[in-house]
Amino acid sequence: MSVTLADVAARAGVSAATVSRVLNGNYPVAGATRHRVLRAVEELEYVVNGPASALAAATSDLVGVLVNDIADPFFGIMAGAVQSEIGPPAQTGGGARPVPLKLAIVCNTGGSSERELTYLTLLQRQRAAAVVLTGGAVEDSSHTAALATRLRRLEAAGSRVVLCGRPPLAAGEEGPHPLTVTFDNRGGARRLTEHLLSLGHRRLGYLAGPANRTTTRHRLEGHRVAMAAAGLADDAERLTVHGAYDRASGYDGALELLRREPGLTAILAANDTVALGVCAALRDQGLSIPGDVSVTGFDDLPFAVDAMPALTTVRLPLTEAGARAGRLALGREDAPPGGVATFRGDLMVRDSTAPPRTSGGA
Amino acid sequence: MSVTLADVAARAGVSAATVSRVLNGNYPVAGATRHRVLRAVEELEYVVNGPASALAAATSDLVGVLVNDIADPFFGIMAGAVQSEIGPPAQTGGGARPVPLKLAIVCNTGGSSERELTYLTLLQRQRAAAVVLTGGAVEDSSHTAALATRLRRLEAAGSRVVLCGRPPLAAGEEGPHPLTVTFDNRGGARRLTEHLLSLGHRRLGYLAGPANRTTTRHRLEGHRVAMAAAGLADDAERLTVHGAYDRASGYDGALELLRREPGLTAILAANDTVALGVCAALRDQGLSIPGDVSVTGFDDLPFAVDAMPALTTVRLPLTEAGARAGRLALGREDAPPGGVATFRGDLMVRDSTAPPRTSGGA
DNA sequence: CTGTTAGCGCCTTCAT
DNA sequence: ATGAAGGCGCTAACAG
Repeated sequence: MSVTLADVAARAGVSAATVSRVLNGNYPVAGATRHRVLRAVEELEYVVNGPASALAAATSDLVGVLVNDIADPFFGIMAGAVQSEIGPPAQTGGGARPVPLKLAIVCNTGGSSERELTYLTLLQRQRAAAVVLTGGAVEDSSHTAALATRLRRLEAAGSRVVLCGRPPLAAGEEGPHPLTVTFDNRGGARRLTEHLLSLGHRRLGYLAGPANRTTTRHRLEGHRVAMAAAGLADDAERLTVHGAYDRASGYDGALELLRREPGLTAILAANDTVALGVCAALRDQGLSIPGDVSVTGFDDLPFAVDAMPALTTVRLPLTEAGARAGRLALGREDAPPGGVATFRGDLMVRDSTAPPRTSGGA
Repeated sequence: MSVTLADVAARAGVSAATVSRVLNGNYPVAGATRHRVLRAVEELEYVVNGPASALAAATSDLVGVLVNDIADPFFGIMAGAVQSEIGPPAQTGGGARPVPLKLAIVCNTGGSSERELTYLTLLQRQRAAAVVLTGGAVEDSSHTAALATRLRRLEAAGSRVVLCGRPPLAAGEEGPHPLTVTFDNRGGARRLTEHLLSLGHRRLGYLAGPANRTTTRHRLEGHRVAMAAAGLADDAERLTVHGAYDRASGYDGALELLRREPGLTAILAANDTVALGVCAALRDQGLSIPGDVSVTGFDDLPFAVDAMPALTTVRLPLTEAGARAGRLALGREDAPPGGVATFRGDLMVRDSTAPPRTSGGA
């Protein structure tokens, strides 16, 4: 049906083996021969059959990237960064291709642990060269175990596994744990809370993400550490509301927080998107930001600086992390010490936070 | 090295063919036999070798999705929608899998026509079941021709090609043109301009995208049609600045427009992201929105409603379009009449537009 | 309903 | 430097 290696070989008057060698460039071939082969390839418009070569060589040029939701810039940015490291170079690619280009298979798990496992199996079936898991992990012992098993199998099957933006796997019994690129969510949340505290706030509400996620837990822990240090442990407990990582949760959560504590002067949102919802709710309540209530986000997605008002948040180096993960996935960079690279998040103080209004008025 | 079909067959005491039939479920197999096979699969932790079956069956479960930049929500949303149609169902997937799950290979072209061609070849090499090209096309006759050739080859090789968010291919000589899902960019831009005109604006500046893109051209054309109808054709010409589809271009472009026409009362941006840049520039100039200058975006990305102030823009049904493209790619939906489905964009009037300030003051 | 027999298209020793 | 030959793991006719 379509053109094969054999056709090219015939046209060039050489053996299939020679054509293969020319195409893969991993073996000496006479200049003249190579030229004839290349010409035949052109003339026949030959395109290698990926599956066939993957089967024969037992290698693949596919890299899986698991994300919660590719429509969310948080994941889009990381996925894009991974991709930029494994795909064709950004600069006008010259002739030589030092590293064979890999293609990224992006899998939307939608935060479902079930689908995460399904995709992992699907990727193993493709014999993916590597798999990058981004985003926070679901904390559920049975899922954690199932996940660890799948990852072990993937590695056993020859795929490199890299975690990006999620904590390292709990130390299992055996084998090398997957390389990990992670964020210091705890520290970021702590610094954010300390910033608010130092501004004079004492009534702070926290809008956490879904309860069983590592990211959620770490950020919440960071917040509580700072609150406890200020002697506000009880309030931290009372003024925490869980929701999803979306705008609607921010809106609803802010109202709930206000209900619990009308005297609130600051709200820390689980992330920037949630913070946007908080701002909307506050505005709808006729409250000004940061006049009446200060608001903070997390992640520093591109839109954070253009929000109303510009969001005080923690900047996570998503691009660097994704790129790093991509390089680790291809084995193009040495593993960090301990197999874990941690990126810290920088506090970005902008217009959505200010000292609480003094009760006196001015 | 790893477990194969033969191993499973041996363990279950049947032939490899039977195992294959059980796994693919496309052929009658006795209940008892099927059960033994499935058990063997479990015990051996067998996972099909994708490349091998792709080779033997001459089919693949990979679908390519070309995007300019997956970190941009505009593309992220479409890619996610495509993916949701070809991958595992969002609902808790039951046991039976009516349609075999496909995996999405996301390719970032970065707007480079060269990389677009490279990826198309790479996808042909994977024998992708389908390829979805999103985003505006580069308008360059040599590239258009090269692209048409690549697409023809892909289709000849059995891949279904679907264009999503870009105009249908110019009618070539032969063969069926790729199915297309497109947006009415012209109409959207026209309505946006008419909205501003009806508000009383007469000095409008237009910040266009990169010059050689179909999306850019169509939006610009829609704008000019409306301007011409209002007898402002010359101004439309004079007050158009081209830039990239990013925030920085919006910032710089707004300043340039102000330089050309200090009396400007409205700026139409190529898209929402550009509009954010425009707003930032205006604020930095001490101008209020919409008091001094009205601003409009395009696309209605999620952040548009939370911008400062909420952006008047045109809503593009990105999710519907992507989903439709995904279904067309799998042949799960009949082709629209003429092979082209056009989605119109709805005008979303929000707070960033208002009548121009009357010269008198109030 | 199940086993047998050929390949699918390519890579890779082993010779030459 | 090049050719010949076997096999990668699976599917798809054919028989039975």
